[in-house]
Amino acid sequence: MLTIGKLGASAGVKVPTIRYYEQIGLLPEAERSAGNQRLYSRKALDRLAFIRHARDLGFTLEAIRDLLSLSDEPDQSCAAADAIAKAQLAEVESRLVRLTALKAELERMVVQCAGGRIANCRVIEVLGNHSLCTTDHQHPEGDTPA
Amino acid sequence: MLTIGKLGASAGVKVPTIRYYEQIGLLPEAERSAGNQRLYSRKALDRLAFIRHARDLGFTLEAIRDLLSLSDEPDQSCAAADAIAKAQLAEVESRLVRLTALKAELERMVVQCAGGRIANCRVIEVLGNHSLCTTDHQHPEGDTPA
DNA sequence: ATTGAAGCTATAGTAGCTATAGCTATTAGG
DNA sequence: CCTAATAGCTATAGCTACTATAGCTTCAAT
Repeated sequence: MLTIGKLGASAGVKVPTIRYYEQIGLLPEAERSAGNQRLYSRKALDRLAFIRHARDLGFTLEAIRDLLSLSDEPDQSCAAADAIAKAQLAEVESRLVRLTALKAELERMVVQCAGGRIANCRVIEVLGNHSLCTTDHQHPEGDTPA
Repeated sequence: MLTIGKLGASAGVKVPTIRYYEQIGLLPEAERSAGNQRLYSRKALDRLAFIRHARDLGFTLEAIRDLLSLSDEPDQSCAAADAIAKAQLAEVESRLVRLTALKAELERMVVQCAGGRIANCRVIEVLGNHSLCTTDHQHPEGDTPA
């Protein structure tokens, strides 16, 4: 059995984050020692590593919740899991497109800055006037960064 | 003079967002009509458009605060503005790198899913076992998504 | 026995908004 | 002129996914 600190170190997750996952029901309530400290099994480590890995791939906690309950039913079709992964892929792809446009625009801004006074600064000027942009950039709002 | 609704429509910013920007001091306190409603000048529209554009390019509100105060001093050197833009570009570039790795990994997962039972689902399997990954993906944490 | 690290709970804070409740002001139509 | 719809107002709470803090207890080592 692992203490919460060891568990966190093993899975690469901070201790408060583990408690947070328990609080929101992503991890089951841990067993407790005589002194009321959480104790974790190897199975708990697997589950946490799963969560960590999915987070690294940018899945939301909601998606992870679904993936976890799917993984608890090995006989079910994996179509649902596949759909979640595909949605995440689509999300990442669309973010890549927009980020690429952003990068191009920022590069243009930075390159054009001649290093003079603010009054002539291309950075400030472009920010104040979208029509100076070449691309139709727009940031992806309201979703996870990954 | 524009009402807050017209201003928002002109700049592509929602009304509560404008009030929020005022609240955090990004926009100055608006003049008020006899009936206590906010009234905005053309100058306010320019400022809001600037903010909107910078947000679209992924700048944080903190960075925008700095850019705005720089733009208020036309005689200053634009080195600081340039530095902020360069930092944002670097941020976007590093996010692009990580997102690209994520995309590759997600594609691998999705392609390998044969559409059978969860027990054999590649998606679930890969999530549970990072060593099945080829890339060293890791999501960019704690920053704006754009 | 004592000290330091690690654990506990509960609460608040982070970014950048968005939503809600409950009110008042303005405007268009009849 | 009156009314009803729309737009505005304030204040507060909620969102994601944590992170930080305060003030306490337990544990491991010396």
